[in-house]
Parts: sequence; C-alpha cells; structure tokens
Amino acid sequence: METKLKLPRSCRIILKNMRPHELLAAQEIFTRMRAANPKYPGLSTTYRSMEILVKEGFVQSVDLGDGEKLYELVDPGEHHHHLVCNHCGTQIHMDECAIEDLREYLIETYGFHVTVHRLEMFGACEVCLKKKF
Amino acid sequence: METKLKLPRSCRIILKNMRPHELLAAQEIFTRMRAANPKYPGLSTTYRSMEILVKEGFVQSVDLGDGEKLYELVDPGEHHHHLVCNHCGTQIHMDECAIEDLREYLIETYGFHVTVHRLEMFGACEVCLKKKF
DNA sequence: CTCGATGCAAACGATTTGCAAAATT
DNA sequence: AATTTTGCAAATCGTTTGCATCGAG
Repeated sequence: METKLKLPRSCRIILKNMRPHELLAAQEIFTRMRAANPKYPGLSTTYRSMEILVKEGFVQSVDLGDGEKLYELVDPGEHHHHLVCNHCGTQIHMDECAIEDLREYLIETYGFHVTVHRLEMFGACEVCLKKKF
Repeated sequence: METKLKLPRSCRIILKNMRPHELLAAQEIFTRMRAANPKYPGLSTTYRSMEILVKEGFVQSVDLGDGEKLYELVDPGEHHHHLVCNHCGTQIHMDECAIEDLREYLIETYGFHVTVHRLEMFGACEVCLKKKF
C-alpha cells in the first residue's frame, strides 16, 4: 500500500508546466512559472519545491559545472546523461545510461557498489563538427 | 620548440606541496600551503593559482556536487574518475577512464565528438558493504 | 623602471534560512 | 484550530574582482 503523495501547490504547478528534457536553472523555472501562472509563488519557494521534486524522483538535478544547478523533469526513477556542445550549446539527451555496463565491473574490480552517478560530456555536435569548429 | 613555462611563486609552492590523488577545496589548499610555508600568499591568490594550474593541465578540478570545486594534482593531460563512498567518504580513484570506449559509439550514434567529460560515481565501498550499510 | 604577483576588502551570485503572515485541511 | 506553504529579507558560502602595493628582473 502506498500513501497517496501530496505535493504542495507550487510543486504541482511546476510539474504541470515544466517540459521533459529541458535543463533549467531555478531562476529560469521561477520566471517561467510566473509567466504561466501569475499566482505562482516566489523564488525561495521554487528552491524548496525543487528539493521536494528531486527527492520524490520527479526531477533530476544536473551540474554542468558553471556554478548553478539545473533541473530536468524525468520519468520517476529514470535518469540519463547529456552531451553538451561547447560551440552551439545544444544539449543532446542520451537514451541509454552508459554506466549500466560498468556496474558489475566496478564491483569485481573495486568492490564498489554504485548507487548514484553523475556524467556529463562536452564537445562538438554533428552540426558544429561539419562547420569545422 | 616549447617556451619554458613560468609559473608564479604561489603555483610553484602548490605543485611542490600538494600530493597527487587528493581532492582538496581551495580553502583547504590555502590552509595547508600556509602550514607548509608561512610565506605562502593569501586565499584569493590560491584561487588565481588554481585557475592557472588547471589551465596548464597540472590540476584537475572536480565537482562532487556539494557546492565547492575540488582540485587534484594530475599527470599533465591525464584525468580519471572517482568512486565516492556515501557512508565513510572514501574516495577511490579509478585507474582507467570508463568513457574511452564510449567515444566511437557516441560519434556513430549521435555524431557527437566528446572532448571533455565529467564522471563521478557515488555508492558504497567494499568495507561499508560488508558492514551491511 | 616595468610588469606581473599579491593583499585586502568589497562585490557577487546562487542558494538557504528565519520568522511572521497566509492558505490549506 | 492545527498544520503546511509562502513571502520577504537577511544570512551564507564559495568564489571573483578592483585596485593599490609589493617585488622580481
């Protein structure tokens, strides 16, 4: 038996208006939610909401290394990785998780059991490669 | 012909006193350098130095997601990844780079050419696994 | 003398927090 | 009425920057 999950209003607004596969900073989420719904709460509430949504598995938080956390809707329990083009900024979402195959190897070699991981790759996308960047 | 690299004094002190395979925050580096050498410059110089050392390839900067950058001596050009135990905090350094094998696959599948990547894995180390954490 | 290195304090930017007011149940 | 959510401003914290001074070549 699972208790029905009760999310605050702000979380519900976010879930309703945030699109999957879009990496957004808290600031940006706040701005968009306000635009979509003038009665949407303030910025600090956004931070509080994202914390809840991450914990509940609705949102994945991603760190691209530029000093701010980015958030992204995911199918609960799922996660994936990003290929970020350094030239045009395009973000490609990998369908598969590159680490899955590594799991067993890491247990055998290091005795280490991976539960969470973070992987981001940077480089050049197809288009920019052709432009000879 | 390569120009002889001239590093500021603070960088030289850091290279001399920092141990390989040890992840340290700027604050921590500052403290240690001061301890090793009372004439070592201040904290802001440490930040400026790390920037140089990263750019020159002496140091790798790592983000474990807790809001501060960590720095680590590396053999120039090299890089590697970390297995961080969530229970005891142990950091295991992987000898190999798990991503190398992925490179070709990503080019074929996504047309994406990876130049830089970030990979950190979190979970339970051998010791903590045995403790049934 | 000239230029890069440094010190110091202020600025910054994202995030967090404290507490009182408002809304939900 | 009790509990949860929110607003707002202030506090945090790591990091960066401006600018005057110091020091090596």
